[in-house]
Amino acid sequence: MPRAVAIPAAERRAHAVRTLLELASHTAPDAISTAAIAERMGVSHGALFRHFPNREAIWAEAVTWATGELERRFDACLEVPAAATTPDPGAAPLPPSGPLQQVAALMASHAGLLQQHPGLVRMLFAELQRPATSPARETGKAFMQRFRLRLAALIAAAQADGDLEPDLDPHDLAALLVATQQGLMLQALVHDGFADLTERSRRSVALFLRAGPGRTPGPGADPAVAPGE
Amino acid sequence: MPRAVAIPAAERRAHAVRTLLELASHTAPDAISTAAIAERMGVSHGALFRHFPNREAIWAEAVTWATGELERRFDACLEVPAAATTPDPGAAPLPPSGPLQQVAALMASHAGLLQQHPGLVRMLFAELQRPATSPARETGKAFMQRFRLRLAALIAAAQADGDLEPDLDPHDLAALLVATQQGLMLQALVHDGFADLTERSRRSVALFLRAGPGRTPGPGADPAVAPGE
DNA sequence: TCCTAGAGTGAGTGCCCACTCACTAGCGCT
DNA sequence: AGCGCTAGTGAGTGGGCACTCACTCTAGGA
Repeated sequence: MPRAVAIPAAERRAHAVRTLLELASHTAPDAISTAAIAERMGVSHGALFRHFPNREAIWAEAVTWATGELERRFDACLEVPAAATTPDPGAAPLPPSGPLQQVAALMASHAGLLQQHPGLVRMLFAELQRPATSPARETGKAFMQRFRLRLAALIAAAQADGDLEPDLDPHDLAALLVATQQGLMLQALVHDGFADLTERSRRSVALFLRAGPGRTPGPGADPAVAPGE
Repeated sequence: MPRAVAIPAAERRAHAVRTLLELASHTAPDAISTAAIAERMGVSHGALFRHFPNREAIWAEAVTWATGELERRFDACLEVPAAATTPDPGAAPLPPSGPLQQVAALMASHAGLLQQHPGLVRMLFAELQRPATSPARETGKAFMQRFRLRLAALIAAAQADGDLEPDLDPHDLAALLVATQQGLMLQALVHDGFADLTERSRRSVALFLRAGPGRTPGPGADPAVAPGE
């Protein structure tokens, strides 16, 4: 093998994470060997362990990158509520602004990144379902928790605005939104159908949020007047 | 090791499947070695391969058992729609009979078995997310397909009865029910919370099926008359 | 121009894995 | 009593795995 050109450590680490995600889009994460990562990077097996103390650390860094990226996109979604700059290309256009639209934007942003990186879905599933703990699993769990809290806060705000039935527990509904999103991710893995992940996600969100009295955020929204509950 | 008493092949195979499911409730399926199964069975490693051609076959048999058991319970749910013999102890009581109640019964039955066997959840997830094909994965996929079709048929029947909005695609809604169920299963794995799987499932089904005009199949069901749609 | 620190190499090392096979124990039939 | 068939044994075998280490190369600063 020709000797690989030397590259700063930080870049090599990022390269390893990218390579892992690529491999994970076609292979079960547990079946990805450190040797396979190194080979695809065009680097010797030993070189990998100059940058990571062990295999687990590579997995942890990948999950950390992913959750960071998701959080970044979420912030972009919420901080520019009505600006014309659409930060996420996969996100649905959101002409009006409001808690319910922000929920939809968060969900779309989440689905969008995972649709772009199917390997990420496989990795998150593999880590989250692990019985023993691991740095990657804890990072993923913590992200899910924050995601749920963000959604719950927006749902509560929507209820305060009268856009959603007030008798639903915001945390319950948020947990259900997250669970459905994850179920759709599994379906995408099972049927090799990542192409319509965001579309399916959008429709499930619309179905959930039509829970409001007369509010229908879906595309075929009929502006029916809410009868007194 | 004292020599294990000889047992008919069929029983040993069932024993191996049971043992695998037990181990899977505390370990990632990929990390369960054939030697570990044999040891827990109180049998030598080699004995296992007298009954199974390879490791994959044990996994396949486990999934086949599980999907068969689920199908059996589903049949029991539907064929005795109003009889007093409750076949599934985990299933919610279903006083009235109707397509929507049958959907709820199917979902409760599904959640019930998986709550009883957390190892099964881990195995199904591990198999379904596998990129390459395998007998176990195909069996699981085929079951999911049949599950969806059953739900879709019941949903269509409910629509025909006027119990559900007629403009929803039954297959879409069925897919969403299945996805949510799977999402809840993942949540249970992540939070070690299998105790309230059926309860969470029940509530999610109630939320979905409240989609009907005036019909509320949940526990706090008000017998409001459905207005003419 | 030389030196050095940081990055890359590749041949190990030990471990665990799935799977095999020649042999053995014991049950039930004749 | 003798015998054959089914099930169990345990010491292999080969291979892949994560991880190590003494070394080599080279870019960039003094």
